[in-house]
Amino acid sequence: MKIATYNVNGVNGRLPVLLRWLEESAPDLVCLQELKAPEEKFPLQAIRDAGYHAIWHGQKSWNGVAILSRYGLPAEVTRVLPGDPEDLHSRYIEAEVEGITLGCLYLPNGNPAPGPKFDYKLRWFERFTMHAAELFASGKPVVLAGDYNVIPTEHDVYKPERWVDDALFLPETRAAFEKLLSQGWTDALRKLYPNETIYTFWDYFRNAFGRNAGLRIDHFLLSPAVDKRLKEAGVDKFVRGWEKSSDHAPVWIELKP
DNA sequence: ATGACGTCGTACCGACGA
Repeated sequence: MKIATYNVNGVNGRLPVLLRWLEESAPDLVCLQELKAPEEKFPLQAIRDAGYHAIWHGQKSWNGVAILSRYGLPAEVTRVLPGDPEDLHSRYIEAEVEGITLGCLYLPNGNPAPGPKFDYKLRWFERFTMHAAELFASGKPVVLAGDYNVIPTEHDVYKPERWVDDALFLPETRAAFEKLLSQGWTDALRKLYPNETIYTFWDYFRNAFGRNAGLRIDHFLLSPAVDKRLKEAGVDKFVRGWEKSSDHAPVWIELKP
């Protein structure tokens, strides 16, 4: 089973790229982030024609998350992150598929920091960590995939010194990620490639992709039951080189049956 | 310190992203 996550940066503007990638990479399950489309503008027909069922939580202009599945309609568990009824951002959706609980997240960027946006990021992170603890305690197979907007270590950024004041790399952000991992989750890409340079995002500016000036901010966290099945993982970096690409590249894992 | 670039909305610039 191949599971992928892809921050598409606009699901409608990105539709040709998304469909081409689905065809070429052929994931079984997909988490999408940054749909940037209201609920009713999700391109369901095109996704269905590509062979996927879908659930999604849209929002006008910003955010928006979706889960695609080749197996049938994902059984939705929740489309909000618990813990704050006032939070109206579409940043989390969770479903049960093929015996796996799949959480698709788009963690807040948090810039500029310090400031209210950074405060929101840390609050959201705390809520997510609480929810993750419950999922972990269930003992079920769980995959938490998406755009975490966290550069976990200095090995996950092309030039760490340029990012020390950035919300993606500040000590509080990294500590929050560490705290989450300490529940027992496996960072799938890092586990398989402990010493590789792995990036999942390259800025549109300054020829960042050409210079490989990237960040690793899209992550797969696996509960032990899924970790045991981890066979392979990677980044579809070639997609970032396509015309009209997102600034993120798709990331995927492959699980043994 | 800023802006480079790209997306979306009601839009011919501003907000936001990372």
